Amino acid sequence: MLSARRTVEDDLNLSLAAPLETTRREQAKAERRARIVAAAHDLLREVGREALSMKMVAARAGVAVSTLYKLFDSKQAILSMVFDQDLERFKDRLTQVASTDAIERIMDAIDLATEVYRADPRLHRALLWRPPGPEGEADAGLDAALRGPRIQFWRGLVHAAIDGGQLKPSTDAGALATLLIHIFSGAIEDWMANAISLDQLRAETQYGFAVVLSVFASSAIANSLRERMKSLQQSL
Amino acid sequence: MLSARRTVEDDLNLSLAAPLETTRREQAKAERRARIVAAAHDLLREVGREALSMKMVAARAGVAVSTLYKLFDSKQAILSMVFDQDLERFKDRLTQVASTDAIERIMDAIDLATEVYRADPRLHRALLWRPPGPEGEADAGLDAALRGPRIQFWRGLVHAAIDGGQLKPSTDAGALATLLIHIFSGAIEDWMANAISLDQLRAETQYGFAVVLSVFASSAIANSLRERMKSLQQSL
DNA sequence: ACAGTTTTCGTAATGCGTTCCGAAATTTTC
DNA sequence: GAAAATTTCGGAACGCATTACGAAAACTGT
Repeated sequence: MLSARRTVEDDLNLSLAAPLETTRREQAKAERRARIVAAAHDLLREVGREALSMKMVAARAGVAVSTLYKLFDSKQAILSMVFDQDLERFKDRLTQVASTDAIERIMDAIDLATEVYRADPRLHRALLWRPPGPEGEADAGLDAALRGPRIQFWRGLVHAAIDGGQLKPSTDAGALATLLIHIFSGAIEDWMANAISLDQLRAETQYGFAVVLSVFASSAIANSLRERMKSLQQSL
Repeated sequence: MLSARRTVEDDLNLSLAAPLETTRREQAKAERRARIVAAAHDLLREVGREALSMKMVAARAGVAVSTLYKLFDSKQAILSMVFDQDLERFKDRLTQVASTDAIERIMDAIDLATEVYRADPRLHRALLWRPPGPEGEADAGLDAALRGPRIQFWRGLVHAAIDGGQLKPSTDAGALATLLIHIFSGAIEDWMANAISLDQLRAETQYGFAVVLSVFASSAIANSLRERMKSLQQSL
């Protein structure tokens, strides 16, 4: 009747597939959750976010609509799970494509991201779209789950470049990573609004990255970044 | 100082009703439109976007709900009008506060924007929120109305800095303005998600601007920008 | 003042996300 | 296997944005 409230734990268990409780009930629940997320993923690819209704997800996953709300807090919570999966796949792919040079790896990340978006525009348009944040003071755990891994990811790339000597040791990795993310997500915003194409998204982001990185780069690297900057300036 | 009584209706009439028909019918329509936009503006300040319903707007404006849809395409169209008004008021205020130095004026714009947000967080949270863009190829005229003036505005500031000699003549004003906008809107996104405070929003944006502008600045200016950059780095 | 046009009004209807509830099915416990 | 606890199911219900439609009101030209 009154089992402990633990929505946060549930979410954590799901994203990590943690083997906490292996009772039959919990296992079936996890399977349903996985089926729901998979259904949402497939349907997003097929029909996009606008056309995606909870009724459709329920039908595809083979559950009732009310079950969706028993297993997830909201439609957005399901989409966030799809996003998490997609991010993991992205990170895997990047490690396989990564250049040896740390700066090149940062640029590769841009290339890979735009490639991934191109392969499934409807899906990623849906996943990158930001739902309205809560108006109150409370910081949404939902959004934190998106922002956390992202800054972690870019900060890692920046740190690698510092350790590799391409960026000055005095570089503030956190501040730089945040700045890079802002540039990228600002450009993504324009793409999401159909203001620019994917090619423009890549060009504008690489341009911004080249500008910013050139400030923190060791002098030899800085020159090549200025070159890249000038050549990209044409594409804008 | 601002003129004594600059009401919402004045602004709307100023921007919309100039060259068109002055027949009684069109005039009444314009008045209703203005009343609707004013009602939406006030209600956004009072209750925020989440709690704002078309029924509320209609009641406050003294019209029927169906009339809202006769005079505007959608709820978002009304919000866009409120945004336009707000942007005009912002530009007016900026010209009154503006420093003589072009670079300082750019930084002043950040200060003023965050001040304006602070004065009415609910309103500007609602106005800065991006509705889901259309999935099709069509570029939304709605969003273009937002993006157009914005890039125009920043490009103007950048051009002034080039003409004033603070930025190198070789600077690509369009590319730089786009980059600055991306940095700003990327940071705004974080603020809207309650990830950072308004003070952080200002600090992060000024930091990003200082980094980027230092690349294009004449050497004397560049040094002071690096200084500002380093001091801002503490606040992050 | 009158006839014709245009606009508003009120209401019903659609589909959405979300919540609620009782009945049915399933799993756990003994 | 029976009883108890838990979960799903299916449908009703709420408020929302939006559309459709006929009736009423306001404005137009004459």
